[in-house]
This record gives sequence, structure tokens and C-alpha cells, in this order.
Amino acid sequence: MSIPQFEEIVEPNDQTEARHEHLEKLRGLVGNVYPNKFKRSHVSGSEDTITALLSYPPIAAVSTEIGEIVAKLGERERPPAEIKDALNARLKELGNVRIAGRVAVPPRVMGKAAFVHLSDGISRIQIYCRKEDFVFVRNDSRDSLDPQDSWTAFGLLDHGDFIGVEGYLFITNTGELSVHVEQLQFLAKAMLPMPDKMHGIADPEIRQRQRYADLIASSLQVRSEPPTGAPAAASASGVAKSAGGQDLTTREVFERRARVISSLRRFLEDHGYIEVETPMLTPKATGAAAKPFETHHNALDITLYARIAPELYLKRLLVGGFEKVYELNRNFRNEGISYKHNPEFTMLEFYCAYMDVNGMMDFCEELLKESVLNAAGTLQLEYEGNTLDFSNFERISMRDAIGKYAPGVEARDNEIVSVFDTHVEPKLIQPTFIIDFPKSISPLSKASPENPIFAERFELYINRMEVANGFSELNDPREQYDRFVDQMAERERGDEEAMVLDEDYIRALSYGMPPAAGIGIGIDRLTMLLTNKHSIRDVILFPHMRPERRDPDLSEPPA
RNA sequence: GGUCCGAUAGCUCAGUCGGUAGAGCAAAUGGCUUUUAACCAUUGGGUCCCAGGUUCGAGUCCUGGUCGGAUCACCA
Repeated sequence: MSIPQFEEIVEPNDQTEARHEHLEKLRGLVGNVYPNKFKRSHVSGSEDTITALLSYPPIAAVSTEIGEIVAKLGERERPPAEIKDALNARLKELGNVRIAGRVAVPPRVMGKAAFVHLSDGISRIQIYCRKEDFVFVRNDSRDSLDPQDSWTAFGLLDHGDFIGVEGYLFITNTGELSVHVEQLQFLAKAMLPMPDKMHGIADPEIRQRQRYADLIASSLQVRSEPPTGAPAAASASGVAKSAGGQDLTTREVFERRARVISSLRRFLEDHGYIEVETPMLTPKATGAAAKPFETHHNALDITLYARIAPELYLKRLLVGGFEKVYELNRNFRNEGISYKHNPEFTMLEFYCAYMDVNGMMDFCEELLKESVLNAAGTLQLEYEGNTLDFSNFERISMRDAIGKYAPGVEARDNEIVSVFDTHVEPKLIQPTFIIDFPKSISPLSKASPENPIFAERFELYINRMEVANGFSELNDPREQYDRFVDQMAERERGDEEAMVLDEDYIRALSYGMPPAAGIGIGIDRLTMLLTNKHSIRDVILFPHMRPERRDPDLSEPPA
């Protein structure tokens, strides 16, 4: 295997060469250009990130006051000096702050003063540097550069570099909260140019392959209505929009994803569930109908499969005496990639002893309402031109749903599923539990006591997508065995996705499993709904893609 | 896997009928001590995705390929 040259990875061009030159000149001025740390101040009570400082009440209050005054001014008008001076006196009392971040705009140098915005990935704040008025700190000693060298060093900063500054907060003549810099420390270089400050990254390939660049672009992008001082956290309310009313930035999408996941965990733990971890590499790929990834374990010389579902392991734990368990982690399915399928996807599965399918629907509804509200701040979500209303979940049998959404369409018992898939699923926009599934396609669920051709099973549909699937768990080992045998017969007939018999699972059930209900919830799809994203790749940080291919001419060095 | 669409400067994009490769941003140089998509002046920057073909001449037309997107089928 050939080792690519550094220059093949970071290709030289006028942009990178300029940055490289700046870096070498900076090295001459400040010594170490990749120092190990920068100590931030604690004015806000905890470590002063830019976001923490901006949301610290005394500072937020000043921002709000000046913001209200500026909002009333005309195009070229400036806020009155006496108001500004009074606010500046309040800011000065807070003392010096030490903050760090990425240079968020190309530095604006104007003769003998300069303005730069720093970003902490969420919020940005302006810093103001005046020649003769601030110094660069050397990174290999405690010395400072003289003002002339400091000004020279400032000119070597590029859009995207990391710097740390110390200074005092003040309001500029135009009314923007800024840091008047007294000391500046160089922290790290950006050797590659930042994404276009107005457009960000348009190419979906780069957005997904180089998520880091996408995240930078989303934090540095200049929006048509820039968020003036208000931290992004203030956007917690509202639908899939951030403070300015625009679509969520990439950063905000993944913050919202994190919020819904932590809320799901909290709700489950508050209701007595414990989180468990079951094998991802398993000798049998079962518990769902899907093609698995296959690998080989050398030491044991056996084939292992990446799990397609944790279901059968979790139910073994019910046998073992855990009454409420959940697992929130990845499943792997070796199938097509689409806007709603990624080869690895995140599933929340949980099981509750002594509960049936109806109790599970009730609980699922409460869980989703709570988590959606926590993550998005509302139960009404704008999505693809519809308003999804999470305050109301319909429950309807598969048979009745066909009558309601596809009136006049004939559906004999053996066709009910395909008729449902083609005629009903595309119409299920609002949260809908479909119940009464045919038992034949539900090999792990209990039959309905009222009508044994149905399983006590539901699927939750939202915006034409299956978001959850749950049922009363079959706990009769003999019947489970018979169902597996039926599945194996399907397999023999060529259905590659029919379920595989798991002997150990039958043995486990034979020790006795309490009546129980279980569910799987697709976290990626739920996140799509919460963030108004139409592709699963937009809610997975590093979605699967074909590997990047290097130019073959460049990758064959002499042997 | 099928169908449709796309790839041009570091980034975002134009490029007419086949006739010398364009803009904005970014970069470089100079100016400017409160700017904020800063501004003004000057300069540099191209494997037009790759390989063939048609043609006097191809970014443009044709064929094949690579990568990506949308969509359909299977899956959650």
C-alpha cells in the first residue's frame, strides 16, 4: 500500500501557500505555533466560552438594552454616547475576560485598528484590536512582542485560525458588544481556506464526507439576519428553525438529535428502565428480517454477524429477571441506502414485563410527546409542508386503515399487507399506530386473544415512515419454536430475510419469560422529523458513502 | 440494480449557435484608528471530473467511465 504525500492530501494552491507563509512568519514571532493550552476566564461563573459569556445575565442584559436602542435607530444612526458610556462602565466592572475561538471572518484591518469575530462553534463575539494598544504573547516564554511586531503578527492571522484573547468588554459606536483586546495568543492555524462565508458548502458530497467542514461552515456562515449577540440556546423553542427563522444549521441539527436522545434516556430511567448493552457481533443474525453484515473471528475461527436487532438478547434479560430494560445503539443491515436507510442506524429498543401492546402504545406516546417537546420546544412540527401534530396519535387497525385511506380497494387477508404498503402508508402523515398485523409476518409477537390470525402488534407511522414497531412478546417457547420453523421454511423457499432460528433463545424462553411488551424506535428517522431534514444522511454525522478514490497516477510510488 | 440530473478558479456560480475562460467571495500588494456581507485601487490564480471520438476548431456535440444527487424496487 502506498503512502500518499502530505501535498496530495493538502494540495498546494495560492490559498494554502499564503497560509503556510503566514504560519512560518508567525513561528518566527511567537515561537511555538501549536501551543498546548489556553486558560479561559470564569467571569460567567463557569469556564467562559463565548456562548457562556453572552448568556451570563449581566452581559446578556447589556446586550438586550443596547439591542433595543439600536433597533429603533435608522440606517446610519449611532446610539447616544451617554447611554453607551453607562453600559461600558457596567461592563468594565466585570473585569477582564479571557476567551478563545476560531477567527470567524476574514480579519478586517483598517490602518491602525482591526475587527475580528471569534466563534466557539455556537456563538460569536467581536474582538477589537488597536495598534499600539495590544500585544501578542509568545508561546514559548512569558514574553510579549513589542507593539510593532504584534501588529505584524496580527496581519498574519487568517480566517479560521484559533486564537485566545484577554481584554475588557465594551460596546462599539455601532452598538455591538465586543472585547477590547489587550493580549492576544496564537493557538492554531487553519491551513485550508474556510468555506464561503455567504453560501457555506453547497456540494452534498463534501458536506457529508467532510462533516467537519460542514460544521465549520454552519458556524461561520453569515446569515441574512445575523443573530446579534443572542446565544443559539435561545432557539430552543419553535419548530425546526433557529433564532433567525432559518432552517437549522448543521450544528443545531446534531444538538437537537443529542437533546432528543438524552430526553428519551431520561424518561426511561425515570420510569425504572435500566440501560443494557448486548452483543453487536453475534453468531446468528436474528430478531428482525434483514440481510446481515458478515465477518470472521480469527481466534475462534467462526463467522460472526453484525447484529440486525438486539431484540432476542433483550428478551433473554426479561427471562433473567430484569423487568424493564432498554438499549439505545446501532443496528446494521446490509441493504440499500436511501433517504431513509443507512447501513448502520440507531435504534432504541425497550421491553417491559407484565405490559401488553396497548400499554406499550400508551407509554410510547407519552415518551415521544415528552421527548419531542424537550428537543423541539413544541409538539407541532413543520415538515415537508405539513404540520406534524405530536399531541394526537391515532390508533387504527390495518384493515380499517385500508377502508379509511383506500376506500374501494379490495384486500383479501393474504394481500392486506401489500395493499396497506402501496395504498395506505403513503397517506399516513400524522402520528398513527397501525394495529392488528397479520400473525404470519410477526414471528416474535403474541397472537391476539380475540382473533388469532392477528398479532398483538403495532407500527407507528409518521410522515409516511415507519418510526416504531412494537408488540406483545411471544413467550411460549413451543409456539416460538414453531414460528421459527415456519420462518426457516420461508427461507428454504428463497426468502433471504426470513428469520433465523435461534436455539439458545428457545432454551431461554423455556426457563419462563413473563408476559411483556417491547418496542423499537428508529432514532434517525425521529430526528429527521424533528429537524425538518429529508434525508437520513443529514441527521447522521458520518453517513456511509463509497470510499474516496485517489488518483491512481499519484498513488504508485517506486517499490 | 433501473431511470433522470449534475461535476468549470480555494468557495458559490455564469458561460449564448462549437470560435481567445468569466463574475462575486477568498488570496496577494497598497490606503484607511468603531467596522460588521466593511470600503477603495492594483495583481495573481484554470488538468473546464477522466478516457476516447466527431470537427479546421470542443467547457459546449457523441460514446464509455468515475464520483455525487434525486427517484423507483427491498429493508426500519
